[in-house]
Amino acid sequence: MVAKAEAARRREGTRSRLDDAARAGWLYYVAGNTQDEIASKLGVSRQSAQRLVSLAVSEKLVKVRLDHPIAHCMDLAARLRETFALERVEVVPTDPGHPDPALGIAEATAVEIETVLSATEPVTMGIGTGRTLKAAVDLMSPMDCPHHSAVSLAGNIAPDGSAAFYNVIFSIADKAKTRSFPMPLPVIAASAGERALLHEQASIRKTMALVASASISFVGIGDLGPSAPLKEDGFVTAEELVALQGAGAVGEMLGWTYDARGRFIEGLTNDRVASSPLPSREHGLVIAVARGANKLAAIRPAVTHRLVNGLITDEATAAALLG
Amino acid sequence: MVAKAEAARRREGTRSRLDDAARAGWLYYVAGNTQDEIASKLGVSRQSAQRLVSLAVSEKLVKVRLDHPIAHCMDLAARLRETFALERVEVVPTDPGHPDPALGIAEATAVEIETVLSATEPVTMGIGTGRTLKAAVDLMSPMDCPHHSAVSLAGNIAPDGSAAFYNVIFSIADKAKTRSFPMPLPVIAASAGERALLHEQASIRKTMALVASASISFVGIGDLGPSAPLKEDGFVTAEELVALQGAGAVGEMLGWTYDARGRFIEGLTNDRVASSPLPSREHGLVIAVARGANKLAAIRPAVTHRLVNGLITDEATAAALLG
DNA sequence: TGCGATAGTGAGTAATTGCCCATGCAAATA
DNA sequence: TATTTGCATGGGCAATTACTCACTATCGCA
Repeated sequence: MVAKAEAARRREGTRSRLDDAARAGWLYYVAGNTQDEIASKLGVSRQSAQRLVSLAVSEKLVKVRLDHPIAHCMDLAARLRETFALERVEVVPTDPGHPDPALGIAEATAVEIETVLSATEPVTMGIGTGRTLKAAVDLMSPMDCPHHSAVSLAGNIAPDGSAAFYNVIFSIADKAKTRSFPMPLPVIAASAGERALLHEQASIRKTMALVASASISFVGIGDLGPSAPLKEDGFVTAEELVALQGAGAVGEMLGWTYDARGRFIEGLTNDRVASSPLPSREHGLVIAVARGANKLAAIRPAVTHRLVNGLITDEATAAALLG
Repeated sequence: MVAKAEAARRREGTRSRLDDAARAGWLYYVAGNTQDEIASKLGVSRQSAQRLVSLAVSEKLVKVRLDHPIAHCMDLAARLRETFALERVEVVPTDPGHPDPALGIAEATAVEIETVLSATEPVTMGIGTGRTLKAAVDLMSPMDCPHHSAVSLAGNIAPDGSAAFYNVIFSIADKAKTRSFPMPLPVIAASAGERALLHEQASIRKTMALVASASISFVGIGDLGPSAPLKEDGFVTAEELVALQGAGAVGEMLGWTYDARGRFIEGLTNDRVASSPLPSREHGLVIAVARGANKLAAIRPAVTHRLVNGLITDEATAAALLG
């Protein structure tokens, strides 16, 4: 029903509406018209013009990009690179008190991914999961990259059996038309035995091998505080979370939990995590994408103990990591 | 001196100012703050915040990108308008390999005509002939415009004496209920003398006068290649076509043939063309409607030599005209 | 030291934009 | 066929933004 309405809309309604939105957005942002002018040029009321412009924005048709190395951010990035011997660091400005936890770093990550995919030589790129990466991919411009491969680093099956929403591999395949290699596994298996069984499947083994060859990977970092994404998304229970915290876990990447010294927690959920291991930091770039005070404890061990060798974060987080 | 000022600026002044501009631009466009919020976050007055944002724009620190096929069309249109000093340009997306030579531009022309006719003030609109215009009028929504006048720019008598099929004046009168002024003449008279005789008729003189007062006109463009519409429709013979080509003719509007420099071919068929001259580009809009590789040679002189001051075409043709 | 030019500032004001609401239209539903 | 639901529209108004003007500080230069 919804689909039918959707289809009908696509056939005529929304199609031309999005067209108009793009027109309006172009006239507004590129040509610098006022909404009044747009209204008369498009033959609609001023209010409609305003709606079209804001539609173009909300549909992500218009993308603003800021090309200026802000000195302070550059400085922080250089010091992070130096201090933690990271290969690649990107620091974006902070907007204090803004609600969106991915603000800025999503845009920066989108640029980063686009840069990777704009290579002519085939690239294998590992992709984790999570809200931040999802937001980043949503911000990418459509591309046509059938020569590149994107491989999922984590399972994409939610606890209820559906494809997990924040799994990003499908989004990126759709946006950039890369070859895509999902990981048809739960993030955390029911038991260690089940995980072993799953990992024996030929297709999974192939995907895992591909991960090992990835030259660049992007991973989110999850905190293990009271609203840990791992719990929010139902991958671990409240009890398991408490147990993890008790064992010293402070953060998680791809489901793998680690403590303040960057050591993976032995036993508990890590025995059942079905994700690929973190890709090699020797042979490729592994870039963590995270910001925010609540993730600080999780980010710190990741960079201090070389769980990753790249970082995209914001000013405030960068300063906290250094201070 | 410039270098010195530059150096001084880099040392303190503008350097940090551009930094601030970038920050302000970021907060404004990426984080979506109001300038008030930016002002307080940066600790400057609201006016200064506004200046920083506008500086970021004028310094091209912020770049907008529009991910929609329409954006490219708008871009091409703006460049055509600029390059050829045209008043009105519409560029529609190209569907590569689609057979219909009027695809897209017919729809766009229909919209254009409807817009003209939706005026409450009486308008006199000139209309040429041709498949493209015919297709455009067929796509119009029925209207009721007895206060507007449509006047044919070209004869509507086919060589066999019937009303020429691609004459559009009747279609538009029927569709929009405008007053209509056909041109009961052959497109090309049998001789220069016959043409002179025909043009002496009172009714024809009136119609011609009306043409001269048209504030907007739509004309098709015909190529003079092997399947020139002028030949296909039997207005010129194969021999005449060869002669025209020999004289350098590359295109035709309303039957008037012209060469690559936009000069009307002297002698030959132009001595007998019974159509009205092209309406004045000084006093009104004359919009050519054409697309396609085979018409490129005919379109180019029309726009470069101001035979028309408006153009409706498609992406591929627009790009070819510019490139 | 003083002069002129340049750039930045704040205030006030005009222009533009964003948002809410009542209305109307059309598709879906009973 | 009548009703409901969802969505686009246009008007009006408040918020936001852009612009102008007069003033000040700074800098280069004589």
